[in-house]
Amino acid sequence: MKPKLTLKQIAYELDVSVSTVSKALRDSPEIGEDTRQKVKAFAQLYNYKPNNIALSLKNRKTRTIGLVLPEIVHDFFATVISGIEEVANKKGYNVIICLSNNSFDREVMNMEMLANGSTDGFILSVAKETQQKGDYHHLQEVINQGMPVVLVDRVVEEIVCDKVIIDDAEGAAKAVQHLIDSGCSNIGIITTVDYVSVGKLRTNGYLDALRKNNMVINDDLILKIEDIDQSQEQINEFLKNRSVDGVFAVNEQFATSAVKALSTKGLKVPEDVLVISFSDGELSRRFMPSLSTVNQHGAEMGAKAAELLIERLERPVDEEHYQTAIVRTSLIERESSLKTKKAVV
Amino acid sequence: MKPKLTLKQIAYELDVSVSTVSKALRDSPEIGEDTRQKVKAFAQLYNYKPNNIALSLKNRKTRTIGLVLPEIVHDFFATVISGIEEVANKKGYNVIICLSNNSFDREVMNMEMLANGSTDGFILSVAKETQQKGDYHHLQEVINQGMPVVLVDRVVEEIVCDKVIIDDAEGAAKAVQHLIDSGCSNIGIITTVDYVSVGKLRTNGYLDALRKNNMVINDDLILKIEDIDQSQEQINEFLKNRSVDGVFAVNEQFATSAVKALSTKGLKVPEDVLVISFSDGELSRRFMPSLSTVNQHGAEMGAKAAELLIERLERPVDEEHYQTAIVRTSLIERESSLKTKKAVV
DNA sequence: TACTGGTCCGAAAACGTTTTCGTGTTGAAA
DNA sequence: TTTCAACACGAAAACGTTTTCGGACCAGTA
Repeated sequence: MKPKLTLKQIAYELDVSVSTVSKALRDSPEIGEDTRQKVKAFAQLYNYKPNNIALSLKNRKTRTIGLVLPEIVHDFFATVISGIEEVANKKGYNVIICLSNNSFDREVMNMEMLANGSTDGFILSVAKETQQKGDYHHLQEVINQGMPVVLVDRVVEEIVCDKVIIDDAEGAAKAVQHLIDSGCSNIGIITTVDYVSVGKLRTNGYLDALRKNNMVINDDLILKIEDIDQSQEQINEFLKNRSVDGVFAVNEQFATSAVKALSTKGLKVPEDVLVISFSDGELSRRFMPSLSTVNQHGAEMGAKAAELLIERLERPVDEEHYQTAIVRTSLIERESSLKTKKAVV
Repeated sequence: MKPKLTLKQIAYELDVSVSTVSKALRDSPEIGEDTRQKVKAFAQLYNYKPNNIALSLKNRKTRTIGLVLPEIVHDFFATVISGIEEVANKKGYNVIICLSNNSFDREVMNMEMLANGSTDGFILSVAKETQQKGDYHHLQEVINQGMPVVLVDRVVEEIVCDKVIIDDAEGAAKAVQHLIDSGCSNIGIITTVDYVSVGKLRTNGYLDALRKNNMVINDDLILKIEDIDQSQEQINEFLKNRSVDGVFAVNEQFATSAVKALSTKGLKVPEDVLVISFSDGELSRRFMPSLSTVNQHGAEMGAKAAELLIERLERPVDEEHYQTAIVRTSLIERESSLKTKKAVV
């Protein structure tokens, strides 16, 4: 219950001035050898640690990163956090996390809260609702105040700042190409509505792959889902009436729902239909059949974002030159897209 | 790129003193009506927001909660965070998250980092390595400094403070009872080594249920896993040589591995063997068969923890009376434990 | 006129640091 | 003996707030 030790307290105990204590602890040559020893010994003994808040006020730097995410119960964002934490901690930064729950208002609130001195900069993945609204004034505002922002995954073109994305379209194309190479000729896609930037890009990748292979594009094989809570029903309905031999789903949830829907229809994966997913998580790895998927390397993305932000924070004079880092995806082949004897025949 | 507006700046512009500005903004009766209007108008116009750091220094309160977790890529902890965030934000608190990655050293480092003024208190779930070591000096230290701590889920008895736990043993017993009620007579358990507090409790619950039903306890049906990375092999081996009609797994990972092991052995769930899991997450919900499980209500636990902490932070004079909140688990019955016709016969 | 009381505002301290600058003491050189 | 570095330390300002206290001014009263 004892209050924390301060410089003033040390100074009082040792009968020297506060400045002397400060300088002694920081090994200033202004301080004589014996007083330095005395002060350091005392500080060590009572485990003195400078107060972060006071330092922040003095230096106008908090060494804290504000992280605003749409959700967290989602392996992808969880791995992103891990990546950020990893490099932030290594460089002596703390991370304040706020969740927007995909709500525009909460995103704005969180940023305002953190922008008043609590953090030096932001890493953010914009909420779904924000992308829908297309209102990004809160981002521009903190940028105008001189706080660097790094956008991750769900980025927005209108804002100029550092960004970390994956090659969504390319990754999707790779996945679809894999299906094609495995003999699929009738490939459906289960994706999100277009205003979700990554959903749209993945849809584009799907289309690209089909075109590149001179396959017909059938709009009837494209399912765009708005609300994940009703996805299972929609997917059931979608697959019931269509005969596909391959399904590309833009996330794990849709992929598992697809497998389930096919199963109720009496179709097995991968024997009858191949399925490939996007975003590698526990679910893909442990599902039966295990899901082939496009790995987003969330930890790498987080790490890269933290590096970009910290670099910008610590660069002496900022040369307004922003970069967009692209983290390459990789295809992970598992059971759900395994070419079976039947498919080969 | 303009620096943030400060009281001093406003005072200068309006040709009044800093104290006048401060008081005007806080509706002090000391300030005349017209100056108050003037100041408020100016502040509103230029969107003045007080600097959090300065307030923290002045008030010796940061309105931030330090959260230290073993991991985050794990639905349970993710939901805990959601719950904490929810109530913290509602009460005007920020949350700084640090990950220990189940390492003792990182846990200590993180706490030391945050204890130097960055947070008003802690919510923490102790790292596996810490539980193994049994070294809790870092917890006692921050408590001695007057910072309240709330332990969540993985608690430690030696430390007196507020705690939030679930009825691990009871929940496990409920799960096993459910298996028994469904006709299982030969129930295996896949659990963790004993130093993981919750693992031990769940094992106890398993034993309790068996005893209560006058069933023999067969040590050969108890598998204790140390390292999750080798769990699949161990579970395969375990189930290969034993004939069980029910399996209780203390987490989702073990449960899915069990289903897989049984499957390779030619046994189907739930037709041949019933399986029940612990800790409800995306995996349990989406697995095929969907997994019956004991719901830990992570969000509730997080919310309760945040409430306990904030209450203690804001109570004027603290009456050293700590409580342990128990969040009741609930059994969720899904396909993996569905009594089938076969089992009924 | 002299006092009282109220209204409205500013000076200053405080939170815990760091850093600039000034100053007193010493010892040696002149 | 005087002068002057060099040395060792302290005072004070600053970061952005809030709050206590004191004081100026004015109107009203005796």
